[in-house]
Amino acid sequence: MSRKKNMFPGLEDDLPFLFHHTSGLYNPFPEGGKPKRRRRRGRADAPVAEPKKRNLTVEQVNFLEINFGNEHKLESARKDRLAADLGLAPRTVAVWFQNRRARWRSKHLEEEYSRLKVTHETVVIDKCHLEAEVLNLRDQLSKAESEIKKLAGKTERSSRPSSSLSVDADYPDLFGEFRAEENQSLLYMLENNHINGLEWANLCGL
DNA sequence: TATATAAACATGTTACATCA
DNA sequence: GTGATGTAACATGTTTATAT
Repeated sequence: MSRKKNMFPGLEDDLPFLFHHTSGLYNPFPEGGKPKRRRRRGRADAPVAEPKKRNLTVEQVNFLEINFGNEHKLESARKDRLAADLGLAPRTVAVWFQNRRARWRSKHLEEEYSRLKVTHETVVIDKCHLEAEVLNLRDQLSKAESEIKKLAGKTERSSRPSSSLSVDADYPDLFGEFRAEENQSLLYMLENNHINGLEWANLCGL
C-alpha cells in the first residue's frame, strides 16, 4: 500500500496555523467519534492574526486551467509536480482541482439542462403539429366516407333489378369485414402518423 | 473472504476578496 | 459602505484500493 498514513496529509505543513492556533477548537477525532466542524477564520477576537485568503495569480490560474483541460483528475505525482512548478502547497493544488471540478460539473449540468429544454420544446411543438394534422386527416376521412356512401347509394339504385353487381348485397359480411379492417388500418396509420395525404388518398381510391 | 484503513472524491458550506 | 459574486479553504460522507 503506497498511501500515506497521515489522515490529513500535508495539512500540518500547509496550514500550520490551524494546528498551532486552533488546536483547542479543532480536533479531528473528539471524544465521541465524529469530527466536529471547524469554523471561524479571521475572527475579530482571534488572539493572533491569521493568514488571510490570497487569490492565486493569473499565471497560476492559467497554468492550472491548462492542466485541468488536459485531465480533470489529479494524481499524486502530478499534484506534487504542479505544486512545485507553481510554488504552491500540494494541498492548494488539490483544493483548486476539487473546486474546479465542482464548477465544471455545475456548468456542464446547466448546459445539459438548456440543451434538454430546447429538445423538449421542439418535441412539444412537433406534437402539437401532428395532433393538428391528425384532426385534419380525420376530418378528411369522415368526408370521404360520406362521399363513398353517397356513390355506393347511387350505384345501387342504378343497378337495382340486377343484383349480380352488388357485392354489398350478395356478400354483406365479407364487405363489412373488409371495410372494418380497412378503417381500422386507416385509423391506426393516422394515429401513429405513418401516413401522409397522398397515401391516404391512394388508400381511399380518390 | 471479510474487515479495517486511508486516499480520493463529491457535495455543501463558510469566509474572504473584489467589484459595481 | 454595502450587497452580489467568485473562489479558496474547509467539513463531511461516500467510494475505492489495499493491507491484514
